[in-house]
Amino acid sequence: MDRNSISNQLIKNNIKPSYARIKIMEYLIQQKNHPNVDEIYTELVKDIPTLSKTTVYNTLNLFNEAGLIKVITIEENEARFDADTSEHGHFKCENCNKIYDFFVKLEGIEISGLENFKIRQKDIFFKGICAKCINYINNN
Amino acid sequence: MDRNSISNQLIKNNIKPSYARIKIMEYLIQQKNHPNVDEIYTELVKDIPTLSKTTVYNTLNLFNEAGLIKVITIEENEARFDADTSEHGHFKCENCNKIYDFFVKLEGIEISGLENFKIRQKDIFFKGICAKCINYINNN
DNA sequence: AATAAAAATGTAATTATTACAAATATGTAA
DNA sequence: TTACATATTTGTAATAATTACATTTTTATT
Repeated sequence: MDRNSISNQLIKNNIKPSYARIKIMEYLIQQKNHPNVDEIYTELVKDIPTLSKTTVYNTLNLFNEAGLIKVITIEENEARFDADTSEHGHFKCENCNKIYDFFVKLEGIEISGLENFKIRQKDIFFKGICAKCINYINNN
Repeated sequence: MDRNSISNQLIKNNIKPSYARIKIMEYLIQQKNHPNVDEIYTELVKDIPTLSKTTVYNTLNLFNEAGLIKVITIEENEARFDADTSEHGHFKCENCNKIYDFFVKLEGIEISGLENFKIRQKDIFFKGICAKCINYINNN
């Protein structure tokens, strides 16, 4: 997704495509690394020296309210962000702290207790040890 | 679960069953209301006037590390706690902010991308509007 | 160029959580 | 019981993520 289509996507959602907004969305789309606010800020301030953290917060909140991104609350102390709003789960490795995406098919899943509830968002968070870390631990 | 069996459960997990610890666990088991730290503290300080919030934090961390409770990170700003460690999902109503338990059968769910990963914990968080609030909104 | 509206900025405030040292309580051996 | 070591609790201060808000800057339009 290039800057032009990002710009169009923002306009479609009634968000004016300012430079900072485009860069933040571009970063989320390109990196796919589920960054926290600090990582986004630290990376982008290299390109936009006047960027402030408040702008990052404002922008992410704006994107979230528009449904353009998802807030990942898999960590207990900070929010992470994901521009991929399609259905997928997140796995946090408790050894290396990396967050992985995984495919999960929720359609047809057996659920009860939410009859007549309106479900707007589904978050699937798994935690454990990733394959890389298991491998490393086993060989050391 | 009475205080004696709570006490035994703690001992089994190498946690000395102090008065505060038993009361905190008892509260979690009885209330089942997914309280945050402040709610636990505010309720229990009535019975234990010397209770400090730090003790509540210490105790909950201890319980969590022992696997006796689950930390619910469905909210973006605070942790909630659940003594029910059996497999179930949590639904947060964005209107009344209540957190509901629901039954979910994860066994046999279609997943890929976590081959050779060790999964230790599975959290299912849904958000939306609960039936009560939908009903209320429709009639007003 | 003037103006109005929107966006970005910087600082201060808020709030959940943790760190840590001091005080208190508990259990055990003499 | 008393002395002592250990564990628990407490209170305060520090940390860190997030938000509030007023000011400044940018943008778009006339």
